[in-house]
Amino acid sequence: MPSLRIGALAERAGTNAPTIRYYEEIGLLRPADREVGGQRAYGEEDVKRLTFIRRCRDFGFSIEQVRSLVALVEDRERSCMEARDLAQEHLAAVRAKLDELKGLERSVVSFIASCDASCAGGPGPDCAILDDLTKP
Amino acid sequence: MPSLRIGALAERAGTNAPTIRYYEEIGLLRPADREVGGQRAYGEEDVKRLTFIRRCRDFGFSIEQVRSLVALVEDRERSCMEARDLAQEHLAAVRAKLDELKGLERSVVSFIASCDASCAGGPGPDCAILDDLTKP
DNA sequence: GTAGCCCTTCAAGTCACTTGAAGTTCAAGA
DNA sequence: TCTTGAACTTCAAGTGACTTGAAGGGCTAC
Repeated sequence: MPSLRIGALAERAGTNAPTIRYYEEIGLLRPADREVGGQRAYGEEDVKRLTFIRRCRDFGFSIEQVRSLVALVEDRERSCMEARDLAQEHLAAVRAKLDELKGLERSVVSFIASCDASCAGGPGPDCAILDDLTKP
Repeated sequence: MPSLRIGALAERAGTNAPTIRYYEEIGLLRPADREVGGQRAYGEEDVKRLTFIRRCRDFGFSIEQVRSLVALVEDRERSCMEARDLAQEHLAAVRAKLDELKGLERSVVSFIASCDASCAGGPGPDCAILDDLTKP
């Protein structure tokens, strides 16, 4: 059975070597087997698990949430619905962030519009917008 | 002239004391004058400046961007359009983040939908979704 | 043998603060 | 005047999720 070194695993799972060592350090990945020279050796199981972790991270799950999800995968006695619930909670957080960011977008757009309207074109010392921002 | 202490300044500007000390430490605020007992003393100028900084931060500008904006405010010889340009760049970043987050929202929604469809209701050991996430 | 890459560990840096510990100063009430 | 308690002081370390750097060891190919 061909064993992978850290760089190969990283490529297969779409991440990088330091991140893998970091995941091992924080206990998200089990400590890797070692080859004679002390280098980490991985197999297909590790590719699966790391791919899972990376996708969860891509989904925006926090490390702690990923830890829960990994536990759910490991322990199949527990309900898949637990994963769903976690995802549901996460969705609420994503949507909150989304709303916040939309508000921010509107603000910045109107900042730019005001700039265009009041300072249009010239390098003048009287910027109404910057003044506004300092008002109480 | 009544001078403010750090807590009062914090309240006036909508932030808090440790943050003000932090801003001073990183050079975003000038070192404060001190009263006899060594406590920081602030005036109206400081309220304006900190308010400006806080609003920029609320707008999602990074500390380094705020540093540039502060410099623009201090040096009125330079164009207000520079501030506009900075804001424009920032808007692009906000929109990129927004798109990313929208994609994420869609993914999580469909994750949940699949969960509902394939594992509906039961605490079973066969979760198609979790399986999917581990595929290469 | 030697070049060049990949690997190892450990430590520190990133961002924008927040939290905690231990001590000092100030304003107000008894 | 004394005391209480809030607000202040400094310095250090913690947060999240890595990234970057230093200093060295191992593997493969020529």
